[in-house]
This record gives sequence, C-alpha cells and structure tokens, in this order.
Amino acid sequence: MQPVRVRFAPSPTGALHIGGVRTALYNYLLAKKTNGTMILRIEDTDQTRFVPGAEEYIMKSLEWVGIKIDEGVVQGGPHAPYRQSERKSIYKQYAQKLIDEGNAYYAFDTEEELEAMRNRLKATGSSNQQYSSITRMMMNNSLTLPEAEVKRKLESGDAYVIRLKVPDAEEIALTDLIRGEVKVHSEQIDDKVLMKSDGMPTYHLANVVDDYLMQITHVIRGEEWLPSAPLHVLLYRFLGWEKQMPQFAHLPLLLKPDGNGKLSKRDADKAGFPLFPYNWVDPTSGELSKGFQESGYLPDALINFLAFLGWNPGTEQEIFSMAELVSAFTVERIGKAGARFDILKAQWFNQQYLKAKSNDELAEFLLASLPAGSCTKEKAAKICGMLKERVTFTHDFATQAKFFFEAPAEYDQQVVSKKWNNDAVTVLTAYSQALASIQELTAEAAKTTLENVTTTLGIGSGKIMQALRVSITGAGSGPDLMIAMEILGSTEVVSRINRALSTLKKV
RNA sequence: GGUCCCAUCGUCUAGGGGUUAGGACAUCAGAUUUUCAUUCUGGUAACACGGGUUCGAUUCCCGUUGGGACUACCA
Repeated sequence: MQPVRVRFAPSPTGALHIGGVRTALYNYLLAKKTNGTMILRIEDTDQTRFVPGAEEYIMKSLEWVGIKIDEGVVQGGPHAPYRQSERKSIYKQYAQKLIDEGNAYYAFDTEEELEAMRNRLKATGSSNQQYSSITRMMMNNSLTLPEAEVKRKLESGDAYVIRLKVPDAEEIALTDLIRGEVKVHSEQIDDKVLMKSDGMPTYHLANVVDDYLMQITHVIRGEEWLPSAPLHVLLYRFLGWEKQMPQFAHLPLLLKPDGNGKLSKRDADKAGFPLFPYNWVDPTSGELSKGFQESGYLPDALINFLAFLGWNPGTEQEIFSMAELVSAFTVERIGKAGARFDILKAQWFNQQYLKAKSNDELAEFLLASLPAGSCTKEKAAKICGMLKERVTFTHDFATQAKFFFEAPAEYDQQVVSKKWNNDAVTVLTAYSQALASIQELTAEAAKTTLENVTTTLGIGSGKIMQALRVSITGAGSGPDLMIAMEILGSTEVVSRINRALSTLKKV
C-alpha cells in the first residue's frame, strides 16, 4: 500500500476522550503500516469553546499511549501552521471562490429570524426545518436581496455568514472504506454555514480545505461525521478537488457499557472507571475527569484494549504490542457496529501487561509510592515479583506491599475471631521463640521451622496459618507468607508475632 | 419527526449457503495452593423477527423490530 497521509484533528475543548484516542490510534496504525505520515491538526475554529491547556493535554496524552506525531503544532512540517486559528486567512479565498462561482452566498439572518423560520416550519408540520433550497428564498441573503442592498450591507459591516448553496435535486454518493457506498439526497443537506460571522470558517470548510492542502489521503474519523460526509464531497466538487478527495473511513462508535448510547463521561463516573488518558480538571467548573494513568493502567494495555474495540486481527492472538498492531492492522478488518465499552476487559489486559513486566520495571511503581530512600530497588523488585500474580493496577503494588513497611495497626477481625484460638497461640509462641535464634531467615528456613514446631506440638500447620498471617500482615489473605517473612527478616517477624500474641491473647 | 448507519453468547468478536457456530472477557463448577489471587480443566451461554431466493439459510435480498449517529454561526 502507498504511504498514506492521515490526520487526527481534535478540537481543544477539554480532555481527550478515549474514543478520540482510538480514532488517533487507527490513524496512527495505518500511517505506520504504510510508512506514511501522521499529522496532528488542532481544530480550534470555535473561539468560544477554547479551553486553556486542552491542546497540551491532547499532545501529552497521545505521547503517553505511544502515538507519535510526524507533523503538527510542535513538530512543524511542510504545511504549517497546524492550528486552524492560525490558518484563518487561508480559508477566505476558498469561500470567495465558492461565492464567485455561485456555489455559496451571503446570509444576513439574525439568530431570531432563523429561530422564527424553524418554528414556522415546525408549525406547518414540515419534516425538515433546515436552511435549504426551499427556505433560502424566504430569508435575508444575497439570493433574495437586491444586489445593491447586499453590497451596502457588506460595506457597512453588517454581520453575515457564508452559506453553501446545496443543489436542490441530486443524489450525492461517496464510498466509505468501512461501509461501502453511502448515498444521500441533496434535499437532506442544509445550506451549511461555511464562514461564521466572526470570520472563522466552520469545521466543514476548514477540514476540507486543510485536508486538501495537507494532501491527506485517508480521513479516518468517528461515525458521527457520516451524515455530513456528503456535504464534504460537495465541497470537494465545488472547489474542483474531486480527484484529490481523500478516502473516507467512518469508525463505529464507542457505546455505554450498559444500556445504549454514546459513551460519555457521565457513564464512566457512574460506573467508576476513567475515560481520559490523564486526570483532567476543567478550568472553569473545577470538575475532575479521571485518567487511566492515575487509575493504574499501563499505556500498552490501554492501546491493546482500544485496538480491539472495533477491530480484530482475525486470528486468536489477543496480546499485541504497538509494533504488532501496526503490522496486523488493516482498515478492512474494522467492524461496522458500535462497541460497548467493557472496563473489565481493559482490566484483564492491564493485568496481563503487568504480569509480563520484569520485576525491576515493576519496582518503579512501588518505589514511586514510597518515601525516597525507604526501600532499596532490589527489595522493591523482590516484593513486586512476589506480588505480580495478584495485581491488576499499578497502584496495587503499593497497597498490597504496605505491610512490608508498616507493622499491622489492626488485625482483620473476621480472621481473628475464626482462627485465633488456643492452638494458634501455642504454636505462635513456640514459633516465635524458634525464629528468634535464626539470623538470616529464608523462606525455606521459615517453612521448616514452622513444620518442626507444629509436628512437635502435634497441631496441623494448616490450622494456624491464617493466624500466623494475620499476626504478621494484619490481613487474612495476601502473597506467599514464607517469602514475605524472608523479606521482612527474622527480627521484624518475631516482633510482629509477639505483638500479636500480646494484643490478641484476650480475644 | 426526517436522513443516514448498524444488528452472532451478558460483553468484545471469528465465521460464512450444508460447521458439534470458534476464541477472549465475565460467570459457574472442579483441581492446584499456607489464605486470597494466579494457573489449569470443564460447564452454562448467541446467529432479533417475518418474508423471499435456494435442494438447503445464521450467512444473500426485502421488510419489520430494535439500537445508534446526525439534524447549530460545535467540532
């Protein structure tokens, strides 16, 4: 396949939604697969929705998940600038060309007039309340107003927009790589605003112009754009760029985990899972959106999970590195139906990726949660090695390793009431004495010593294991106790057992 | 309401005119284990419905139903 030029074109209006990450991922995979170019274009033509920090957030997020940008705001490139607000002057000439050739017109209608028009149509029971080939002749625009009047308005600085003059009876067809041929009658397309009254283009004009100028070969975007794709085709045609028109691929949507509808932050909050790469605090509302990073997810696991939401390799392989995804990816294998977002599956991937990491890598997660210098890297690696089979999130190391760094402040009452009995006290008393004489406690020594004690006393070791565990860790469950004791060392183990014996004796 | 898109286990999906409809997550049971977890083994579980086409449809076509997206001077 020829090298493609694809773009991810987010709007900096807030945190980057996970669906956006998947869109970026599919673009990226196709780019890498074909040795092509991945472009990041910031679509900030709506100045009223600009949110400070959003653009940086988007770039940081893409970087975290491993999506590298070839051309963009910070990387630069042959088609700079890559921020649409900085390309403002470019769009005007194309709008002008459309006007000159009779494919667009000036419209002076106020918001109230537009509202009144819609209400009027609604009242008559019209199924279509759009600014269209029928309604445009009843409005204030350069099609209905005398030429002199239009000229006067333009010169006196009256507010105006430029609208596309959609042909009135024509079938517009486009080929979507995922859905095949899609046809829409031009009657259904309204006379979309191309240039807003503030002089900025709308998405429709800007994206077509930029995709053409930036020589984009494939437009891979969410399905929510499918209804306006015919409009874009029209624009390519009127601008004389039909031959250079990119190929379209409209991705299936990410759906709520239960019920129906597009996945939203509300659903994620309700179900208690993140929906954004990093935590994001909305600068105006102060509202927090939880991030995958802070929630303990690994970027590779997230990517693997996301890749499989709407795409599959057709084999039974489940675990894919980014490089493997690149070589396995094809647009043909993208599905058509929306995919429910199942966080449990994401957790499973995370667990798989965590387990596959080396103890040294894992140690970093534990060390990060500890005061500097409180634990050696070797010790942390050893602890993580023991813990890695029982961990789902990166922060699980810290919580599960807690007892290594602090003696239990309290004991699990359930375990105590069930397992703390005379046998346990007898064995633990003898065991602690036996351990006290051991200098270098190994897991092996801890085990044989315990066996010696229990056989001598004639008490099954199984009966007191829980009591031993609770005395050392405070909890009824956890990792291999003998190895844990080795890491803790005999002095600490003995002191913990003795402490438990003195505080729990009465129970 | 209108337009467009979509439809295989609870979820993500493979498959495709004749299959015991496959895998993964989740779930259930058993085994292993010093507990919990891991791991292993096994089980439950799906072609939305109705018409065609055909010797034969889950697969192809049409319709119904259901769901979704869009319907702004937002992207």
